[in-house]
Amino acid sequence: MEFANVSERQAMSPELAVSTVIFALRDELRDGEPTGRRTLWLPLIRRTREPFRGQWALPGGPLGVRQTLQDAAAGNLRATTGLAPSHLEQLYAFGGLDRSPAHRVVSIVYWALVREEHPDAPQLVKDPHVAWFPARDEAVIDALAFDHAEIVRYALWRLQNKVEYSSIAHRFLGPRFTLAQVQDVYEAVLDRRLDAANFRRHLRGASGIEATDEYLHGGKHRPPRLYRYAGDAAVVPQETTNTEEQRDRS
Amino acid sequence: MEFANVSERQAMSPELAVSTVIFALRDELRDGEPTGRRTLWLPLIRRTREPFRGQWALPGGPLGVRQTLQDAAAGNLRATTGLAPSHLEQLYAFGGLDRSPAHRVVSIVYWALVREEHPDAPQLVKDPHVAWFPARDEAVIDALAFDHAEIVRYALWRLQNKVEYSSIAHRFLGPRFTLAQVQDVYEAVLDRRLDAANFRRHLRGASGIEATDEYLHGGKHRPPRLYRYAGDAAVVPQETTNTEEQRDRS
DNA sequence: TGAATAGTGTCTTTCAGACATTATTCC
DNA sequence: GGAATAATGTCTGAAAGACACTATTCA
Repeated sequence: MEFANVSERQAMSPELAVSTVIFALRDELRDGEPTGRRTLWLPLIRRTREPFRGQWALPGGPLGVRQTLQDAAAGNLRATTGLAPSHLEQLYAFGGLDRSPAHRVVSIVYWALVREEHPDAPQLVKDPHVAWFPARDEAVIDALAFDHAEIVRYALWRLQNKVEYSSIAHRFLGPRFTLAQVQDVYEAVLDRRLDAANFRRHLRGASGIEATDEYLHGGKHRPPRLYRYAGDAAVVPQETTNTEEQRDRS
Repeated sequence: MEFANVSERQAMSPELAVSTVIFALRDELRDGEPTGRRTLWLPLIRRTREPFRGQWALPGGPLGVRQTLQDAAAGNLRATTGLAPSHLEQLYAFGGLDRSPAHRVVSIVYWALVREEHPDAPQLVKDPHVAWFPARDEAVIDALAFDHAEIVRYALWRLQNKVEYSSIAHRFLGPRFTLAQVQDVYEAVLDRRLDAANFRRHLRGASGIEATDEYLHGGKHRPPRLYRYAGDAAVVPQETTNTEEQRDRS
C-alpha cells in the first residue's frame, strides 16, 4: 500500500508517543518552609504550543522508529531532569479517542523513580519551562494538559501498590541507607505513618535489604546502622523482561 | 510537517497494532481423551502471509484512527472466536526493535477471558485458520510467530497473579455456579490442587461471591448450592478506568 | 542527666494450610 | 447401606498491628 501524503497515512493509524511520570522524594513544604517530613515530587513541562499552551504537562514526545519504548522514556527523563532513572517501568498505554483535540494520539506511559537531588544540584536541568511540584497537589494535578491528571493519579496508585509488595523503596535512596530513611520513603509514598517496630520486622523478613557494619554518624543522637540492598543491582529492567507490575487491586 | 509518501512517514513513527491473548476453560485432554480436569485453552490464527507464514500467532491487527484500544482488542476476539469477552484488560505494550523482521511494529496487547463454550457451539467461528490449543503446551507456544511465545507466557503469569488477589475466576463461568466450579477454575489457572475447605473459607471472606437459595440438581450425588457474583456487573471495564492489574511481583 | 532517636520484646488478632469430621444425595 | 460429593470444624503456625520497653549517643 502506498499513500500520497501524511494525511492519508494518518487516516490509517494513530500517532504514537511516549510519556513518563517521574517521581523523586523531596522535603515537604508548608508555606515555603520544610515540615521535616518528605513527600513525592514530580517534574512537569510547561507547554509552549497549542493545545493547552501555557499549561503544565508530563514530559513526552513521539517514538522514533529505531528507538525502544524504554529508551524513549529514559530520554524524556534525561531531557527533563538531567538524571538517569533508578527505576523505570511501563505504566499503561492510553488510547482514548479524544485525549488530544484534532489529533489522535496513543501514549505509552512509563513511570520512573530518581534519587533525591538537591534542587540546585549541578546536573539538574535548568529550564524555565521545567518545574517540580508536589505529586499530591490536587490544584496542580487537576490543571494538567490532556488526560495527564488521570495518568499521574494512576502512576501514584501504582507506586503505592508496588511499594507495599516489592522492594523498590531503596531506589529513592543511595547505596547505603538507614531503616529510618526507608521508613520515610514508605510514609511518603503511602501517605501515612508506620509503626517503626513493625516496619523494621517487616523489612528484616521479606526484602533484599541487609545490614552492614557501618553506622551513620554526624546526627544529633544515637547513630543508626546503615543497610544496603542485596538484590539484583539492575538499574533499568530489560525491555524483554516484563516481570513487573502485576498486583494492582481492581 | 508534510511527507511525500508512506515510507517517509514510516521513518518517523513505528506501526501500531493491537493483539489479544484469549483464555477459556475447557476439558483437559490426554491422548485425545478428557481427563476429568479442566485447563486453559487459547485460540490462535495460522498466518497465511510472510513473515512466519504457516505458523500460529495471536489474533491482532492494526489500530484504526477512530478505534479505541479496547475496541480493537474486542474486535480481535470477535473475529477469532465469535464471542464477547467476559473480561478484557490491557496486558503490556511490546516495543522491541526487532519483533518483526523489516518492519518496526509496536503491539499493545490485551488479555481476555471468555466463558466456556462447547467446541462445536454454533456461535463459534469456523475457520480452518483458527484453532484452540492448551495454553501450557510448550511445544505449541514455543513455535509461535514473532515474540508471541513471550507474550503468552506473560499473559498466563498475569492471569495467575490476578486470580490470586482478585475475583475474576467467576468470569470463566455463567451467572450461577457452584463453589466446586470456582475451585476448578482456580486449579486450572494456578495449575495446582487446592484444599476445598480452606478454599471455601477464602471465598466466603474476601470476594464478592454470595450464596443463592438454589441448588444444582442432576448430579450423581448431593446437590451443591449455587452462588452468584455480587460485585459490579460491568463485563468490559471502561477505557478510562485503569483500576486494573497492578500487583505483579517483580 | 536528659533529650532524642535507635532498636527489641511481647501480646493479640487475623488468616492460611492441614486435616478430621459431619451432611446429603443417588444408586 | 455404601459411594460419592458437599460442607463444616478445629488445630497450628506465620505474619501484622499495638504498644511497652531497653539501648546508645550527644548536648
